[in-house]
Amino acid sequence: MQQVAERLSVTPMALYRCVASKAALLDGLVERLLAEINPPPASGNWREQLHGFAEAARQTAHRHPQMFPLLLQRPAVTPAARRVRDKVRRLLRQANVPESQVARLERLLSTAVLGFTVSEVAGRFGHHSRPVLDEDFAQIQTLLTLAIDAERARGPAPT
Amino acid sequence: MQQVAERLSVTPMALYRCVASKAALLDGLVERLLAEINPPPASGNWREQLHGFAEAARQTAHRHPQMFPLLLQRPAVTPAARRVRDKVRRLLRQANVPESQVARLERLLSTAVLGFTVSEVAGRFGHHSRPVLDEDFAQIQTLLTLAIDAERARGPAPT
DNA sequence: ACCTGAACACCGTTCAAGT
DNA sequence: ACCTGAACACCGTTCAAGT
Repeated sequence: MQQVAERLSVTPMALYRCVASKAALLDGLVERLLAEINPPPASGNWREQLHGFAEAARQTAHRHPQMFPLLLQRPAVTPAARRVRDKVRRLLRQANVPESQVARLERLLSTAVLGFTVSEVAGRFGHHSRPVLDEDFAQIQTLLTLAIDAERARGPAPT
Repeated sequence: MQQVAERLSVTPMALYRCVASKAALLDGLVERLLAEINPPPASGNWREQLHGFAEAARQTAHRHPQMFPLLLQRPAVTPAARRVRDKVRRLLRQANVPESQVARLERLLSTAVLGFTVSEVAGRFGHHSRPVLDEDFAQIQTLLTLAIDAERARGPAPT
């Protein structure tokens, strides 16, 4: 609060005209964060687009290492959060994942990606070099591809 | 600090006799947390033991929802952290995972398990029922089993 | 040796008062 | 309408002083 106020050349108390509390301000920042994860629209097939999401999430984490861990703390109920989540779900349907598994699989993907990226910016991998982490992230994406293909196999016949 | 001091019927300043700073106190708590993750020793084959680790991690998270997210913030360099990590690595070697992939695979497993469990206790899944989360966690473990088997296939011939 | 009081530099927040 | 001063209830930390 104090630092935001100073950046605006205003006393901390003046902020309460614009925002209900510190928590509300953080909620707003999380919205901005989520909006940044949305990758360049509709380039390539669903595999490439999901890859784009994963990369966009990681880059956003690196741009905002202090804020990014907040994503683990709030359910995806705000507009921006729903947009990201629903876009991933649509891609999974496009991949012929059975409807009954779409929501669960989306949670699995986002959990793995967030788990890694938050670990990275929060400090758990502090002692690992960048190339090692790049390779780790690539391997996670390979594994997630495996998970998607496993659900596709049980899904409806591809058109 | 103030709350710890009150619990000890002492002023906050007295704590600095026993601990260098608040960060050092948190480091100590993280050690205790990690010690709690160690599952009942050596029951069953490596598959069952890895399953035991995952379950123990989740139960520890549920017992200490406020502290558990700290695990994402520190590298596994302390004694207790090394113990857990090395035990998982030993199990992977037992499963014939090639030595070159043991460390990376251990990171993948712990990242997935921590990513889910921290999401759970930090609030990201706040709106989901317990059975749904149980099923999610089971599916993550199934996926991780897939990842391990994929590495085993590329490893040395089983004895 | 162990603890405390006073002090410093921070927080988020409220509310009456100012312009 | 918009901002501020004063105030309240909190933080972590240091250090000289007490026992």
